Amino acid sequence: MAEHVDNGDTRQRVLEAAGEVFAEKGFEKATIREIVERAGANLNAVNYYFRDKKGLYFALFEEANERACRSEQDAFEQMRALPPEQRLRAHLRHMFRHLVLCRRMPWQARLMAREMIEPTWMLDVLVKQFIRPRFEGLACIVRDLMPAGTSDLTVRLCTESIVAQVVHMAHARGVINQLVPELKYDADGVEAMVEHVAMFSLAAVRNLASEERSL
Amino acid sequence: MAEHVDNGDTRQRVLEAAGEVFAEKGFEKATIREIVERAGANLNAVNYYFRDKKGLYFALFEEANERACRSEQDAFEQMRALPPEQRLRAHLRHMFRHLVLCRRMPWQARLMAREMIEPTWMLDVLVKQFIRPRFEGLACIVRDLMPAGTSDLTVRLCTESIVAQVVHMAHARGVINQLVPELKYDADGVEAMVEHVAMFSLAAVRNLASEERSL
DNA sequence: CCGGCGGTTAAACATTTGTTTAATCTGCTC
DNA sequence: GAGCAGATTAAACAAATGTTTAACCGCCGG
Repeated sequence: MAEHVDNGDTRQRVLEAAGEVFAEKGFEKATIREIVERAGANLNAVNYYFRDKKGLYFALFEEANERACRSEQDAFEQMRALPPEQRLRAHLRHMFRHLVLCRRMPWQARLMAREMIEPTWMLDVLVKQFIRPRFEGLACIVRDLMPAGTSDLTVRLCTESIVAQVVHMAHARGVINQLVPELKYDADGVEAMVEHVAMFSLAAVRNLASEERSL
Repeated sequence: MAEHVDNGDTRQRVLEAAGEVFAEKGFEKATIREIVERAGANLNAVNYYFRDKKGLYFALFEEANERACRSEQDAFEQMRALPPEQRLRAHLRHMFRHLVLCRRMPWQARLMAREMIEPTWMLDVLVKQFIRPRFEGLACIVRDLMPAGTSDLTVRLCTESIVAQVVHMAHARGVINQLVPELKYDADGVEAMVEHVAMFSLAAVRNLASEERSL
């Protein structure tokens, strides 16, 4: 009687609202009621379209994963021919832009951060589907940057060190703003982050062998 | 009538049980009922001694913060005389042990991680009281490791890169377990983390200048 | 002895929240 | 227009959980 919007896109609206709310509140604290309210839908919409709260969460990840994969497809194509140093920079730039700027889906990054702090049952599928492919891609670049005989474990550890810098700088914004106030979280700031992490990490992986020797 | 323990240490028992439960479940998912059950206390104990659940949480934080500060006092005293390389290692070891092992309070890391995503009024005091002092201490070591003329901004960025590795490895355990399964989260694993981060970061800060030149 | 007082217990309360059920509406087909 | 299927709404339900209230117990000073 009241409104009965019926634009036929209720499912999609719920999905988008869920993205925002889950990112802001986390899985536990996010409530179905707030999601459907933001979506302008009825309380039952979630259970109707996604069976239950978990189903909604899962559907959200699937959709985000699809979209991210498409957006990366061509970005990675262009990198393939570059020398590893440039490829590392391009990779870093892509990650930082996606995590720091990206007004399109600001909730994706936060969702991941959340899963790391408070892992839900989703973490396994998240790693398998989303994180590992990107990790392996970066690991290939790192391997190309290091001496021929470098062990696989060392390569993966170094890759993790690089990922760590990106993830931390992107999501510890509140702290870094106070500790390194010169670092702004805008387009120029992202470029500065890329430069720093690239230089720091290149210096590290290139000279790690000699560091080991001098032990 | 049933038991009426009345050992007079109910408050302390609740505090310790709360540490365990908060660490295992996180703030939201931890329930007062489970805490008091483990403590062998009554449901009302939390509200009686700490006003409410938040009060208990913050009391726990204050107590842990005090304890951590005391435990660092002498640890840092011993480092002062060491050469910067050894001091970095000692610092890293201290951080990793505190974040990864240390059954007492792994929940501190969680509180911080949460504050970074969802800053509340706690973040400012947390940075001022807890994070910044440690950051500055590490920055001093980094400065000693780098060439004389290195800019302050560069030193702080490098410090942040080191912090990033520690924080990330400590709190993305669920992901790293799958990406670098060789890295165990026990005493030996911590030693391996210290070694890797030390080598990676030493190679980085020592050779950053030459990396800049070769740009 | 006893009256209060801090600590403890037990029960009730209020609220939130995910889920289910049934009613209502819309658009389409026959 | 009748009817049906899917979509949407509204209301009820059940469980969990933080909080509050009141009763209970042991002790100690008067």
